[in-house]
Amino acid sequence: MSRAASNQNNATSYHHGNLREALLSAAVDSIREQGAENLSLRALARVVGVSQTAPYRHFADKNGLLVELARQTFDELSRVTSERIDPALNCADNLLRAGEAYLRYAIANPEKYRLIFGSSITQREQYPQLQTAARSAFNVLLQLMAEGAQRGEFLPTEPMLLANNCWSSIHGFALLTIDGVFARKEQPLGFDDMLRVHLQMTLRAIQHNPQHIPQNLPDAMPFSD
Amino acid sequence: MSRAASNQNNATSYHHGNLREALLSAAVDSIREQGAENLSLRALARVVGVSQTAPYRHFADKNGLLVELARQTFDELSRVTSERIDPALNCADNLLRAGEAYLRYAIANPEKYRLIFGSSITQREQYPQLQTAARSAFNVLLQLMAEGAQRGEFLPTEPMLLANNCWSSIHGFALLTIDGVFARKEQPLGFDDMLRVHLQMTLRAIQHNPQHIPQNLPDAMPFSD
DNA sequence: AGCGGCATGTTTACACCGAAAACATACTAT
DNA sequence: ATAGTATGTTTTCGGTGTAAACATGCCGCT
Repeated sequence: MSRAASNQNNATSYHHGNLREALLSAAVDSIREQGAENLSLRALARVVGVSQTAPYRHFADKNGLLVELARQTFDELSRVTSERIDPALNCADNLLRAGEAYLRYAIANPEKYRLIFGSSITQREQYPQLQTAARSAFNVLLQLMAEGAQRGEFLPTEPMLLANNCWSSIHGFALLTIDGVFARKEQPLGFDDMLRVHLQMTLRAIQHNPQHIPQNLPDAMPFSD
Repeated sequence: MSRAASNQNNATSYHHGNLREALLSAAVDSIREQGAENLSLRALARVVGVSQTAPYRHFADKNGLLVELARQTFDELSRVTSERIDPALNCADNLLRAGEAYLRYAIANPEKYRLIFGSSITQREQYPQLQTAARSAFNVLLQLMAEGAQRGEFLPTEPMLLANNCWSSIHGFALLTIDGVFARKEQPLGFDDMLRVHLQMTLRAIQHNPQHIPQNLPDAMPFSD
């Protein structure tokens, strides 16, 4: 390990040694507390104990730092979902498992999730590594759809169409949850059950023969007319 | 009509006469071009031809202006969806019709749609009129779910659970489309067909007996293994 | 060992922003 | 006519992104 890389911000040294990583770490904390919209490079520099323009030695601009965070987030999403896919199980179960992992990651890291989809990052198309990471995360789902269609578990059509539908449903649920739109006290189920019901409905949308209704499904309230 | 309200920004007059409306209109243009993140009250004031602090006579702060725009957007969403609901039709068809109207509005007004869900607006819970407008839009869907469940078209459960699922699916599709995540050239269908397929799958998720597969559904590609 | 280049950090500067405070204007009701 | 108030302006403050010029010290080459 080089001397520079191991330098833990020795206050007496001119060079920080870990500035890039320190900035990324401080940025995660910042967006977790105040959102990506309110990220300030100068504030980050202050936290890390460095001059206000030092970050520009490691990132072209503020957007560049956000892009790097987004790339990491896509990679983490790829990991948590693909980890839950077990070739020994059928595709329906794998979708439920990976979907739950995706949702739990998104809800546990709301600001990072919003970062990769919201409009905080401008000109995302100009960052090929970001595109690649996003593509990679989507491929986990696409692969599963292709296999499910081939095995007759899912509707016999283009895997892309199945994936679009599943992703939309899960992505929408993640964002509505993160945004606090599901008024918590009016929900007939606790959040864990609600999440599982949603995934089972999402599965029904693309199943070839959705013969049974979801588990955990409460009856309608008796006076709901 | 009052004299003041009809004053069309007479350049010689001290008072603008229509400043509030002029600012809202300029704001719509601005967020359509640069996104809500980059909205600048000072720039708005310049466009309208007024001093940089004049907007503060009509909005408590920048957030207040965004809240008003968001409220209008929720109202427009309520209108375009409820307009397409016809009591003479069954609930499944009404869901497809209202869903399509919702998606077309969102996609035609991407920045306004992002505004009402993204994190551009802070402390939304502190604006009761915004909450009311959002609630109102959601009720269009909730009402439809309740009727569909009662008539046996949809799964016999809490309308709230059905609504959560539908909304997630449609909301997610809207955002992924707006964000340009559906790589256009890799899609097996044109956008209109893709939209309709998605809505039919969304319907399947909550239908009691989804006996037939969606229309417009292309076969899987022959060599897709 | 010494030295030169280059990555890294600092200082300074500029233009922009949101917003508070004090002031100016002119419409409206009495 | 005039007082009160809604509306607009001027001034000012602290904050921001980022460009340019400068300082430091690590690393590889001789």
